[in-house]
Parts: sequence; structure tokens; C-alpha cells
Amino acid sequence: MLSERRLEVLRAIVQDYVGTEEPVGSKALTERHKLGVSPATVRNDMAVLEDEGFIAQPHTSAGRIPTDKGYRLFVDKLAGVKPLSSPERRAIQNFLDGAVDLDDVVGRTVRLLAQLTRQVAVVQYPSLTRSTVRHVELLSLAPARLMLVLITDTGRVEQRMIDCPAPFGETSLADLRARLNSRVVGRRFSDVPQLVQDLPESFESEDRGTVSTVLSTLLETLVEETEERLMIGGTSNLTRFGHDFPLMIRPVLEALEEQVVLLKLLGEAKDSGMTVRIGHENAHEGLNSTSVVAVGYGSGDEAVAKLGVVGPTRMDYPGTMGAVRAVARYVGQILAES
Amino acid sequence: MLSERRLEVLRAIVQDYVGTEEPVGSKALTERHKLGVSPATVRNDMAVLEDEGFIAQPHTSAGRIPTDKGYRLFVDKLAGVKPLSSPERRAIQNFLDGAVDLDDVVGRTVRLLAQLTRQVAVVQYPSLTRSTVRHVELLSLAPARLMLVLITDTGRVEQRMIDCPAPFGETSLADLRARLNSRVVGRRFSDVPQLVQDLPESFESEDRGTVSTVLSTLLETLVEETEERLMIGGTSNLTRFGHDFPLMIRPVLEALEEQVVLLKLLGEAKDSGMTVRIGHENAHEGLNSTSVVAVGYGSGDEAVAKLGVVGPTRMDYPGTMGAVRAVARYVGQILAES
DNA sequence: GCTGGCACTCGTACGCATCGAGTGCCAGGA
DNA sequence: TCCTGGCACTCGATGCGTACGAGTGCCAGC
Repeated sequence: MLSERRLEVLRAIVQDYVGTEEPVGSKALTERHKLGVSPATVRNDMAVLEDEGFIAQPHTSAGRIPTDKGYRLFVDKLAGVKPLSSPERRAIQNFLDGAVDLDDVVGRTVRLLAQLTRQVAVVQYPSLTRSTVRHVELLSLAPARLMLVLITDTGRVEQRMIDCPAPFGETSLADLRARLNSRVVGRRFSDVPQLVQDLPESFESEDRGTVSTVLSTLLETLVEETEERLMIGGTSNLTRFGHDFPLMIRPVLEALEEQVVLLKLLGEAKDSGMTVRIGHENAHEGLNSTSVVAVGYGSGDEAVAKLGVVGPTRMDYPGTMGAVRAVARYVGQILAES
Repeated sequence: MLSERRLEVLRAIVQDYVGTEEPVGSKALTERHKLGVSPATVRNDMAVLEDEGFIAQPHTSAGRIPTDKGYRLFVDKLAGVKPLSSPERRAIQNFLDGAVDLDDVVGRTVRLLAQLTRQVAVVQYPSLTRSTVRHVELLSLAPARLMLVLITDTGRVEQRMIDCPAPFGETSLADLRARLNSRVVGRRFSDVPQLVQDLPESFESEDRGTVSTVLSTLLETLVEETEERLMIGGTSNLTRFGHDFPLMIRPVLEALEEQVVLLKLLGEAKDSGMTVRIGHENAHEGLNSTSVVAVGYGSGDEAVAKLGVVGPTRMDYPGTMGAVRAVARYVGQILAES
């Protein structure tokens, strides 16, 4: 186990490096932090930290920079979550209030998070499978053409066109609408398939085809949209990556364009509590030099989706974690109110 | 007026520079193009072209690069629109077919355009004001809580929650729904305000408050959503900007994050025909070193929205214009079918 | 009006010396 | 056992002078 002082040295290295973006040497460390020991001692500690793999030298005769493992230790043991200042909290609330619909909430959240952390923000739309059904609507647009509209308790709305095999009367439509709603309203989307399974049987044979079509579209929608949607923002913050950013930025931008990658990224995060993935801990290669801070949010106790930020491993972890957590809480509140 | 040959020299310079990204000299020009004259002659022509402001030297004793004015002349007089190859056309069709809803169409279009042009793609959602109403739906979610759903002929769907001043009976609701639809279905959104103006009068006094609330929400939605939505993609193509891209990319990314800026950008494009804005022709400062190729698209003859790409001024104009035009046409077809 | 020749410019590449931050190691002291 | 000061060493960054060469402008001649 590392001694107290060595941990302190590591903490100092991380803090200085995050601040200056330059390898930090033993002398500078003793000057800027009250470690109570001489540079020579710090050098010895650094040698140990390097042996253990917590820090590294870019080249001989340069200062040290933290490794992924070093950041990991820092995040786990040395750093807390820095709470936001109360002006910041007020700013969040002001910014998120006044959103008119779910798109707006998500959009504002992304911008807010990007601005607060000065990093790239990713916000997932509330998941269908974890939401409950608020309403199912069937609209007749043409004799044999229906529109299916799904509304979730989190305000999400999905719609699909349906071409019916046969014309469908207004009364049958009203009947189907009523029966559908009575079965699924208030239930979880993941339970919907079983709940509607036997519906066609209770209809006249002439309508049965259409009912089946509607139901299969409904189920299809559930499946398709389980590939969740998300929104990202603040990509211009990537330019803050550092002096070597031209090399970094390419794969990161590419990764950010792949919704699949991002969804997997957020999916890997724990359902509750905050998850921090540092550098190579991220499965995706393009993100090997980034860290991801993610957390679930929801209108109740349970998370309905996740949000987070992507930034350089060299980031202000306590501040970022604080901002992410705070934003998630407020978004949860907003969703619960609507 | 410039002689035929001088125009030919300009064309050659643009082509070479676009290909190599390096200032092009007189000798290289005569070697790579069959101009039929010696380097010295080309030098004289270049001197003239420089006097006229079509080309410039980054520094003395370097080759020439086209100026914005040079590209402008190239686009207007020297370059055609390169039609896509038929495999490319097939690829477009395959890629766009199978989109399930409007979001999907727009998303696929963005990806397609980014891939074809290897530049940043911007696609605007079909505008509300230029669309016609396909259906207006009112759903009762709770005794005094309604949801308003607007559906356009282009497949766009907007929804809003409405808190009613008083409970609203099912029959009144059906009544309002029917009357609303009979008035506005098939009409343009921009005409809706007049069409519904006198609706409240025909209702019982107890319902009049709610009807007014619904109508004002409807009108609000029309106004708010006139700030059009759009989707962008292919930002990782920004890394292809050139060797000086670290300086370029920042303002461009920032501009791309501002929907307002992008909407203005597309708004400046002509309604019909293709618009090319080169370098400083773009009002926004951050985009002074980019060119924008934009075109309207629509389900019928009329444009319902625009799409385009943003790339370095040093771009393959004929190819880009061809791709943009082709994609716009196919998207128009897809919208018309749905 | 085109061409070959020629002097000139200026950015790039390369070699070389200097500088200094930072290191590792060691002997001596608490 | 642990800390400290001292010292030689490493190696990237910086600055400078030179050589090179692509490219130009100009001019005399065809």
C-alpha cells in the first residue's frame, strides 16, 4: 500500500497536470504544494509511483504525467465530488425551466452540460422499455391508413404510419383504441407485448387482419426504438483537448457520430450512482484517450436513461462529476413535474 | 474580359489545388495539363489573374492558390455539375429506402450526404409553414389535461401538453376535434391562424375558455416551431480540412452548434436551384473559410426545406453539387411517397 | 504574343551549439 | 529507516547560419 504522502504526491501531480497541461516535476511540486519535504524526497516517491504504474514520463528528463491507472486511483480514493456553487445551481434551474417539450428538455440539458463542464455532453432520451405508457392513439388518416401514436409518462412521443390490409370502420377503430388503452395505460412498455397478445381474437374476423397489423407495428416500434435516441452537444469543446489535439480529435469525432458506440458507452455505465471510465477503460478504441463520466437520471427513483460527458482523461474530475450529478438531478425533477 | 486560355489556367489551378492542397506553380501546371504553352506564358497569365484578384500567393516565391473570387468564377463559368455515377444513384436509393419515419429519413439523409461528399452535412426538417395539415388530434390524458398532436403532409409530428382552465367533456372534445380538422386539414399551416379565429364563438360559454387555450397553444406551436429544426452529421470530416485545420476547426464547430446560424445560412440560399456560398460570401465569421452548397427539397415542385453541406472552400465543387442535388431529389421522392 | 534565360526571393530542411528543467543516484545526517 | 543536499547526466526545446530549390518577375529575341 502506498503511504499517505505518496498519495498526496499523486494528488498534487494530477491537480497540477490538469491545470497546466504540462508534465510536472519534483521542484515545481514542492513549490506549489505544502508537502513538507524536499524535491529529492518527492523524486523518490515519484519513482515508486512510476514503478507502480500510476504516473509516467513522456520522455526521460521530463516531468511526470498521470497514467489512466493514476487517474483511477485519484478518482476512487483521492477526489470527492465537488458540489456546485449556489449561483450555478440557480443557473441550472433557470436554464432548464421553460422547456416546452421533451426535445426541448433534452436539448437544453445537452447545452447546459456542455457549458458547465466545457466538454462534450451526451444525453440519452428516456428509454421506452423503462417508461410506462401514458396513452396510445390511433388516428384514421385515410380509409385504409392509420397513424399510431405512443406517448410515454416521460413525454416521449413516437409515431408510425400503418397501411391496413382492409378498410377499418370508425367504430372498430374506437373499439380497438379503447381496448388497447385499457390494457396498457400505466403499464411498462416492456410488458406491452404480453398484454396485447390475445387482442385480435376478440375482434370480428374481417377486422382481425388490421388489428394484427396494428399490433405488430406497435411491437415493432417498441423494438426499434429500444435502440435509444440520444443527443450530443459541445463538440467544439474538443478543441480544448490539448496541444496534441489534431491527432486526438479525429477518432473522437468519429466515435461521437456513431450512435451505437455512444449508446454502448452509456449502457456500460452503472444504473445507479456515477460511473467514470478513464482512457483505456473505454472499450471503443477511438475513445482511449478520453474519459467518460455518466450517470442515470429519471423522474422517480429509477433511472429511465443516462447522461454524461466525454472529455480528455486530463479533466477536472471532481468538478465534472459534480456538474453531471447536479444536472441529472434537475432533469429528473423536470421530468417528474411534466 | 479574360481570354479563353486564362480561364483555362484558372480552371487548372483550381483543379490542381483542390487535388493536392498545395500552391500550384507554373511549371507543374504545364506538365499536368495540356495547355500548349510554356511555363513563362502561364506565368504571365497568372500575373494577370492575380491582378484581377482571382488567385493569390501565400508568400513570394510560392505557387498560387485560388481566392474566393477565383472559386466564384470557377463555379459560375468553368464548372458544371457532375452527375453521379449510376452505382452511386443506386446506393442512394437503397440507403434512403426503408426509413420508417421522418426522423429516420432526415437521419439517413444526413449520413448519406456526409458520406457522399465527405463533408459536413446539414438537413433541415420540412418546414411547418410551407407544409399542409394532414391531421390535428386532441387527446384527453386527464380530466383537465389535453395533448395536442399536429401531423403534416411531410410526416412531421409535433405535440404539446395543454392544461385546461376547466374540465372538458368527451363530447365537447370530439366536437372540437371534428371542427378543427374540417377547417384545417389540407390547408397550409401559414393559413391556420385565420381559419380557426372564430372557433371559440361557436362553443358553449363553459367550454370557450378551454377552446381558446387549445387554439392559442396551437398557434404558439406554429410560431415556435417555425424556428425550424435541423440535423447535422459528418463533423469528423472537418479533420480533412487541411494542414491548418486546428485553427479552422474551432470556429466552424462553434458555428455548427448554433442552430440559429445554420438556419440563417440555409435561409440565405435561394428557394429553387442550387446556391453556393464561397468563403467570405458567408455572413457568419466563423465560416469565412468554408463554402456552403445548399439546395431546397420538397415532395412536390415547391421546396419544403433545404439541405446542404459545409466544407472547405477548397472543395470539389462539381462533385459536391452533383451529390447535393441528387440527394435532394431522392429525398423529395421519398417524402412524396409517404 | 510566345519563349527561353536569368537573377532574385523566401520558405524549408538540416546541422550544430546552447540552455535548462528534470532525473537518478549517492553519501551523509536525523 | 527515512530524508536531504549535491552532482553528473539526459534530452527536448530554442536559436542560428547555411544550403537548397521551387517559383517568380522581367527582358531580349523570335
